[in-house]
Amino acid sequence: MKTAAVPSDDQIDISTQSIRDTIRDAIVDRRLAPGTKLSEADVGALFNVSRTLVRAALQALAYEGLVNVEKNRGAFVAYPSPEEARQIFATRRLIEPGILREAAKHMGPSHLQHLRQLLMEEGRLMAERGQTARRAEIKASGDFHLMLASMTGNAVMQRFMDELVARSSLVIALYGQSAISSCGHQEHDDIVTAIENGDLDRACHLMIHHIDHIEADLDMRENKGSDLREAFGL
Amino acid sequence: MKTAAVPSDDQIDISTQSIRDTIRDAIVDRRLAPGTKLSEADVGALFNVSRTLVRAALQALAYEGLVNVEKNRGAFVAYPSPEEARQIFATRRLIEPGILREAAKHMGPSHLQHLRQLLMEEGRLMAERGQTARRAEIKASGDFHLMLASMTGNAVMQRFMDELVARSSLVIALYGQSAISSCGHQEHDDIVTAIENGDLDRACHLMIHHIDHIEADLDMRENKGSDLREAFGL
DNA sequence: GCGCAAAAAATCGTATACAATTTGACCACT
DNA sequence: AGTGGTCAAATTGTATACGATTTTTTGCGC
Repeated sequence: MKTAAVPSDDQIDISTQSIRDTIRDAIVDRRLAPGTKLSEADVGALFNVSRTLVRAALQALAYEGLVNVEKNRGAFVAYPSPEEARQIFATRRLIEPGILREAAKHMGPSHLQHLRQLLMEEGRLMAERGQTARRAEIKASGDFHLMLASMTGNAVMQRFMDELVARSSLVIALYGQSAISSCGHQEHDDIVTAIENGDLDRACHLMIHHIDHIEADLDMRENKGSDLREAFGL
Repeated sequence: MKTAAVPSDDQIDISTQSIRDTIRDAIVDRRLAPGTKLSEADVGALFNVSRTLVRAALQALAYEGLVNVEKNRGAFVAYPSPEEARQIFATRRLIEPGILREAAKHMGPSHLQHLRQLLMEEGRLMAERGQTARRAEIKASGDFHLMLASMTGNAVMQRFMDELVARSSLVIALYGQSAISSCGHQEHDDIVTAIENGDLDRACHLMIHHIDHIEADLDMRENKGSDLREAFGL
């Protein structure tokens, strides 16, 4: 029963932050289905820590919008409503063009190379098959936007984008149709090209359309989503 | 002892959220000076709760950027560096025009009236003297921006603006020179007028200049601010 | 067999207890 | 007097304990 054989016999001091990051990765990668209950005792048992640390991690995740905590009932992996999803993408449309311009200001040749490198990795993943590859693809797609944010040198914007990308990943995993990401990759490429050419207006234009396309590919009909599924126990 | 009859004698169930809000108000109003240590035991004693709840509140505030938590040392009221301050205002310049346009989309006559009402209250406070009035003035000035955010109907933007306004208030309290706010009030008024006239371009323009003016009024020389003072035990 | 009430179990909310780390003081020593 | 080191006090980090609330189960009457 205590077969924790894999990483090493005993765990090596897992702190609140690691717990939070691990759970977040699991949520964003959709290894944890939306609506799943995250019992404090269960999670604590998995990480071999007390409920105290688990609670702290769950509260932080609640602040990021990745889990919902209901008083006296527990924490659940967030199940973003279509309305929430729209708000998330509306916010991205609002701030990402600005981030793009700000990032471009501070961008040098090495930064552009990093972006190209990321795109290559993204393309490589796209070619592969299987759920693992698809998860990595979604993740890489988000990393492109995060890298732009990091290039602004603005920690506040970076944190906002962290949250937006994480929640977007959750939404895409929930409502996404699938074939879309290929388009997304090409659009990332076009955006970088526009930046390289110094045509920021075009880059922003492309960025907005890119976000539009991501959102347009979602199938946010309620049946797939809201209460029914959760009511049936998963 | 169980006479919960009157809500005054004993405390009336102070939850984590109330603690967080109370501390935040105190920070934003600058009743708690930046750099002040927030000892878990002391705060807990003040609210008559255990350290558990205080810790939760402090962690949440740390996430909002209003307190810094240093491992094994404790929580301190944030002391935003000039660099942080610039990033905060850069972020506001980036998103507030968008919020303005988004809010204008959903705005009806009643919304405009609410804005006007807020401005009147702001003007009334401006006329008064004393530190209390000045605090209320800073708060009211922030409320204007928050009300615009709430009018977008977008909870994500609203949360972002909550954080930005709170941190801005802290920065203004720290580095602000004083006489400025009068200008700010007039600028708020002009923005509303532009919205009423349907001239959104002008409103956005005014908004950006307004944020510029707020930032320009700050005196962010390091001596007043960063490490020295904190190093000297305050 | 079905529905409902009451008890039992499970889970969360909060407080307290104990371990680990930091901070400050005191004292010996150069 | 100044410096370094060790110990004590205070503070945070984490776990555990206990009460409150919710959920499930049980048992009874119909």
